[in-house]
Amino acid sequence: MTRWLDADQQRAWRAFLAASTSLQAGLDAQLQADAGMPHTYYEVLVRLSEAPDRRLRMSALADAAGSSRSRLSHAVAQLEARGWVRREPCPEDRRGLVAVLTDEGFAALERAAPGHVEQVRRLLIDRLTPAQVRALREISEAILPEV
Amino acid sequence: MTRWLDADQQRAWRAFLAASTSLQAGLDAQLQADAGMPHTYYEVLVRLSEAPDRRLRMSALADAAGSSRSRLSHAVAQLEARGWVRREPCPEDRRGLVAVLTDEGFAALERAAPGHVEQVRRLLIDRLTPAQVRALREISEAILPEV
DNA sequence: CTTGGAAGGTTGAGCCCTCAACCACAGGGG
DNA sequence: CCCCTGTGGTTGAGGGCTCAACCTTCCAAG
Repeated sequence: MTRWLDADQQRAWRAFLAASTSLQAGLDAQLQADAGMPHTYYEVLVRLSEAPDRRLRMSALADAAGSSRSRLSHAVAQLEARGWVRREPCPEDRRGLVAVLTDEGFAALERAAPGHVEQVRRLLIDRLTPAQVRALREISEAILPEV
Repeated sequence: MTRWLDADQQRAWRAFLAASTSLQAGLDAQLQADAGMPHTYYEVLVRLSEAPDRRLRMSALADAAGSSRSRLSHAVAQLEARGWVRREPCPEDRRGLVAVLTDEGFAALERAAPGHVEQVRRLLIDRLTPAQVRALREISEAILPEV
């Protein structure tokens, strides 16, 4: 009844699982140690920094950062307490809120970025050939939810 | 100074990150909903079930399941409380402990497995061509820590 | 022997996340 | 105009993970 995985699929799946968890762990540890924040918070800051005026509706930010609304809510509360993000009411929808990256938040991101990129290279990019990097992108995009 | 990522690398990295977190989330949600355990616990049961006599030293189990010792310790405590795993002293090293999968634990694993495999197919394997599955394995093995 | 460091494993505090319940507002149909 | 359903966002409880401190046992060097 169940369509089990064959040997190749099994091996690919296990290797992918191991690689992705070890990578996530390595990134989280580095950011936590060097910048005092988890990788998910870093991602929030990055997406905000790339948005026009460094501001984004909470729900748009959640989508951009690949976060649930609830998770983002907790995260932004934390980041706001550090003075890295501010929440403002949204003019055109009174239910909404806009998250704004503060100058302190931008500075914190600038401080954290080099070490993070270095780690991404060490753990991922520098271990792959350019062709593998391309293949990884295609495969990853195929895996991504329906769009 | 910092070697930033170029556009291709950036895109590959972000796609990979998004794919692996969404996959992990999907697996965790399915197992939590259908089997009442997180994916990491499932992995512990799997590795135990594959070991000779369904028993493994704690540290060996931690390595096999890709878990820190501390994490495994907490996990096994939980699994023991459910009656799925038992801890026995290790004959040849009085510091050590051996984790043993109980019959109930094995049964729980058998119940959980089909839904889990189905999910792995839906979210990963069935979205890739056989060639991509092979490529994914090679890439993942290249990413894995030093060996 | 004895001693000192290393390895096996556990523990508890604190943090982050999930899940479900919840409040406030939006906006179209009776 | 008034529901009534859907959307935006928050909250708190509960659970899993990390980190550092800790205890026990091993083992090798003196």
